[in-house]
Amino acid sequence: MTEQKYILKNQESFELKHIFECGQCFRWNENEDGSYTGVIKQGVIRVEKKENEIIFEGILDGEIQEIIEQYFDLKRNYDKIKMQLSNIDKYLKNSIEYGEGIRILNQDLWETIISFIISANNNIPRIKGIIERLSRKYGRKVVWRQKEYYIFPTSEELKDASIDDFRSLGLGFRDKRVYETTRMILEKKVDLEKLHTETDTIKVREKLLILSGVGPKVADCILLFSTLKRFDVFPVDVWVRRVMNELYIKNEDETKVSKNEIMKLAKEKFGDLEGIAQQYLFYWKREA
DNA sequence: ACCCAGGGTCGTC
DNA sequence: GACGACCCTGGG
Repeated sequence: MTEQKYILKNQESFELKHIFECGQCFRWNENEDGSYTGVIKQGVIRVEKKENEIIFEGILDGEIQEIIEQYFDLKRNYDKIKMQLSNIDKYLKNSIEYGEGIRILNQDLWETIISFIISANNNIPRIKGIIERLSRKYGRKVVWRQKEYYIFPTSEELKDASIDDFRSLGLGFRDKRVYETTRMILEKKVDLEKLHTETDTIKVREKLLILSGVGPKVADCILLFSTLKRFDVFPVDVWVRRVMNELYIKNEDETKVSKNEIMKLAKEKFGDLEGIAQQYLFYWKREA
């Protein structure tokens, strides 16, 4: 691991708050000076935005520029995407203005799978706490600037953890799901390497659904927020149901709006960019 | 004190 | 296909 620094200049569509508070990640925390520090597979990174500069520094396995470009999806043209989506209607235009600096991260697939299994019927502070404790107990320790950080444990590092071990970390009823999914991945019942080479989103989704604790919503989050990076999915949770009903469906009782109806509408309206449209709408509804 | 909801999934009917 | 159960925690 080496300490490294990288500066990005004149980068459009990059706001720390928008990126880290739109619900896609759980291991980035704001510092007192407004910068953020996060733990990813390759190490620890601190990000700061100063005028037209974005400064990355940290201790990493691998070359920092390469890691940043991949993780923050820097090769993708978000201006073009936002333009296309803004033309669809005023609601989308408005929510994009609100979260104009969002980028959809390329997070480690294994970590994203376990994190979103933990997210089921849970709230964000608690999800973050569970993931932190899990990493502290089983993950690799990294010390940077006199502070300790813990990398998210690999499947190998969770090999000997029991259901009760997970329960004692506060996972609740998700203990069995994390345990079983870890086994299935270790045994390559679902081969994560192969998922990356499969082109058909429907097929990748089917494979993810085999995993314990992975239903339609969690599968879609994994497809969108991990290195699988599919935008032709539309995770429907309570917030998305709320915002879609409020803007388009206008049912008196939002709980009566079916998930299929929402997903069908999203595909019609947003097409193959529905995943990223979901993030702008989600962020706007939760923050505004 | 009490209730409710939170980026849902699973088992059962 | 619908329906309730499920750990736990923070907020009203």
